[in-house]
Amino acid sequence: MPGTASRADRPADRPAAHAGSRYGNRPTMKDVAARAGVGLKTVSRVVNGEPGVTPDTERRVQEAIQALGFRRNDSARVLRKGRTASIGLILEDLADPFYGPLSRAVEEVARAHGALLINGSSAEDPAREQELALALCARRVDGLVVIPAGDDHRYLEPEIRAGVAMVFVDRPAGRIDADVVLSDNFGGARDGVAHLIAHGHRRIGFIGDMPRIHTAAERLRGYRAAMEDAGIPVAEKWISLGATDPERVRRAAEEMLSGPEPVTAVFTGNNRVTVTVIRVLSRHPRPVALVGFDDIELADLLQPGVTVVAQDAAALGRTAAERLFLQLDGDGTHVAPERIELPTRLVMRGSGELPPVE
Amino acid sequence: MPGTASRADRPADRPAAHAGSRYGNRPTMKDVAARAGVGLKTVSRVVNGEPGVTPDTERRVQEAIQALGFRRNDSARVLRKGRTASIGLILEDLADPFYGPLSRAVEEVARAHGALLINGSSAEDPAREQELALALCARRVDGLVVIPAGDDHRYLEPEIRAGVAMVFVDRPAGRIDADVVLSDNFGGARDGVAHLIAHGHRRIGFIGDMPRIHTAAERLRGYRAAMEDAGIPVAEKWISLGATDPERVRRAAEEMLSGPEPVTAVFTGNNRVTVTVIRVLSRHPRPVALVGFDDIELADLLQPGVTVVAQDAAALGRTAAERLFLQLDGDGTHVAPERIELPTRLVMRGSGELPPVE
DNA sequence: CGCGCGTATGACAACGTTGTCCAGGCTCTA
DNA sequence: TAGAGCCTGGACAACGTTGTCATACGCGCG
Repeated sequence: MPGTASRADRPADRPAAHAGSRYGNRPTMKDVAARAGVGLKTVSRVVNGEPGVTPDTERRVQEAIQALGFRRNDSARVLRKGRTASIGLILEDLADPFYGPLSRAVEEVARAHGALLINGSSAEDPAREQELALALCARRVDGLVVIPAGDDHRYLEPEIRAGVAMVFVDRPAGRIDADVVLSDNFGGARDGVAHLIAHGHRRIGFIGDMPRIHTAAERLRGYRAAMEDAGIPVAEKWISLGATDPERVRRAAEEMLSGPEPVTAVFTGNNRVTVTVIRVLSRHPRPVALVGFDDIELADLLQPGVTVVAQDAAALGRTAAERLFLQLDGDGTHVAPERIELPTRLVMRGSGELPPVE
Repeated sequence: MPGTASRADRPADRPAAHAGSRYGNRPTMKDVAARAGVGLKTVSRVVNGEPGVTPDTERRVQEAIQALGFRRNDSARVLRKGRTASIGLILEDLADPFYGPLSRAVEEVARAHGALLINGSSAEDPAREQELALALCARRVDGLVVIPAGDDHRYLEPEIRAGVAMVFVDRPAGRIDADVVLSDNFGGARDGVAHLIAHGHRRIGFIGDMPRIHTAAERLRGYRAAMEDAGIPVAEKWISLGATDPERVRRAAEEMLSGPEPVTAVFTGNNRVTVTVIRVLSRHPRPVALVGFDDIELADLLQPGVTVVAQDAAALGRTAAERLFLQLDGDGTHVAPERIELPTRLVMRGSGELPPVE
C-alpha cells in the first residue's frame, strides 16, 4: 500500500542526498498518524491540546507518540503560525558582571510570556551588533532587546515596520525613534561627584569611557554639572576619556594623582574602571577618595569599602523586557516609543567619605 | 492576471484572520521575484550567493531586495534544510559570575561555526532543565550544551538518537552515556586542602553545596582525601553541606568557628560560599585561613588576598562547544562519548597561607 | 422511521524556502 | 548554416505543521 509510505522506507527510494538526513529519521505527525491509524490533523489536535478528540482516539495517538518518540517540529510550526515565541537580546559582553543579572531578568520575563531567549554579544562592535540583530530578525524573533554598540540604527527600520518589537536598554537608539530604558546616568554621576564635593574635595578626577558611548557622555556631563553647581573650575588634566583597558586607566589615574596639584578624589565612570583604579589606589601612598559608577561585588569588604553609584541591572532588563511584551501583546495598535529612566542609588561604604588629603 | 497575485492583494481576499498578520506584510522571495521580473529560484540564488546568475539579473534582484526591504525567512530555510545553525545552552543561572565567561566562550565558538546561541537558566531545577532542553530540541537546535541540574537525563535519549549533538559541562549527565567536560574538582579540592595542611592546619572546615550536585560531592571527596592522606581524622561538625544561601552558610561558619575546638582554617566549596565566609571571617576576632573553590573578582584586593582553587570557566565552555561541533561536523559517524577533565589552578594570595591561630 | 443537527475526523492548501530537473537561448565549430 | 554543448533561468515539489472546510457518523425528536 503505497499511501502508507513513511520514514521507514525513505532511505531506499531517496538515498539521503538531501540535507534533512542529519536528523536521523525523526518521526513526524504523519508517522504518528499512520501508526495510530488516524488522520494527520487529529494528531495535531492531540499535540496541541485542541478539543474535539475522543478520549479513546487521544489515547491511541498518545501511545503512538510515546512509541515513536515524536516531538513536534517547532520550525514548521513557526513557519505556519508566524510567531516564534522567542526574543533576542544583544548585549556587549555576557562575561561582564553587569550584564549577567540584566540578561537573567530578561530571560525571566520572556519565560513568563512563554518565550525563549536568544542572545549574542556585540563585543562593543557596531558591525557585529548589526550582523547579530539582522540574523535574529531573519530568524523571525518576535522582538529584540538591544544594548546598542553603534549609534545608527536606521538599518532596523524595515524590521520595525515588519512588526518586530524593539526596546533599547542602557543606551538610546541612534537616529531612530524607539523605546529605551536607561539609568539616570547624568543624575547618578552628578550626585556621586556632589557627594565628594560635600566631603570637602575640590580637585576631583574623572576617568570614563569613550564619550561616543551615551552612558559615558552622560556621566561626564553629570560630573561637569556637579562641579559647576559647586563653582569649581575643572582642569582638563583631571579628566580622562577613552578605552577602558587596565593599562590606559592605570596611567591616567597615576597621572592625575601626581604633579603639583594632584586630585584628592576620583570619580570612575564604570565598573571596569573602578576596579582598575582601586588597584592603583591600593598602592598609592596618600588616601584618595573614590566613588564609582556601577556596583561591584565585594565592594563592602575592601578597606575602605567602595562607595558607588549603583544601577539596578536586573530592573533595567526586567523593565525593558516587559516593555517589549507590551508592544507584542498589544492588539496591533502601535505603542508610542517611550524613554524610561530608572533612578540610581548612592551606596556609601567609606571610600567616598574620605576627607581630602593634600 | 491571477498568477501574479502577491502580498498586495492578500488583505482583500483573506481578511488577516490568520496569525501571520503579526508580521505586517513582510515581502517574500516571490514578491522580490515579481518586482525584479525574474523567477523565484533566481532570487534564492542571488540571496544565497549561488552561481549561475548574470550580473545584470543579479543587479535587478538586488535592487528589488533593497526596495522591498526583503530579508530571508530563516524559519522556512530551516524547515527545508533540516539544520538550524543554532545551539542551545542550559545553565544554572546567568547572573552567577561563574557562568558569564562560560556562556561567552560557548557563544564565541558558536559564532566561529556560524551558529547562534539560545540559552536558558534552569535555576537548579531539574524539571525546568528538562522543559528547557525539550523546548530547544523542538526548535531543532543542532546541539545542546547542558550544565545539568537533574541527575537523570534519559529523557534526552530520543533526541540524541534523532541526531541532536549533546555535551554536558561542569557536571556529568545522569544515567546516559554522553560527552562531558569537567574541572578536576576532586584534585583541586584535595590540593587546596593539602595546601592548608602544609601550612600547619589540622582542624579544617568544609562548607559546600548539596552533595547531590556532582561538583559538590567531588570537592567533598577531595577534602576527605587530603585529610586522610595527612592522617587527620575529620570531625563531622567541621563539615557543612546544603543550600548555599548566605544565612545558612553564615550559621555553619560561625558554628565551626566557635566551641572548644574551633577550626583554624576553612575550605569553601564554591564562589557563593566563599564570599559569604569572607564576610563572616572579616568580623571574626581571630585570623582564620581560607581557601575557596572558584576564583572571585577582586580577591587580590582584600586583606588578606583570598587564596583560591581557580577553574577556567571560559576553557570549560570553549572545550564543550568545540566538542559539540566536533560531533556536528563529523561525517555522520558517531563520536564515542568522552570525559574531558580540565585542571584547576591554586592561586595563592595570602588567606590560604595564614598559620593556624588557636 | 426519517430528518436534521452536533460532533469527531480527515483531506487539502498554505506558510517561504531550497533542491531537482527541464527548457530555451546562446556560442562554437564543422 | 545546422547541430552539439553549455549556461541561465524557471517550474515544481517537498520540508512538517496548522487553518479551513467538508464529510460521516450517531443521536434525538417529530
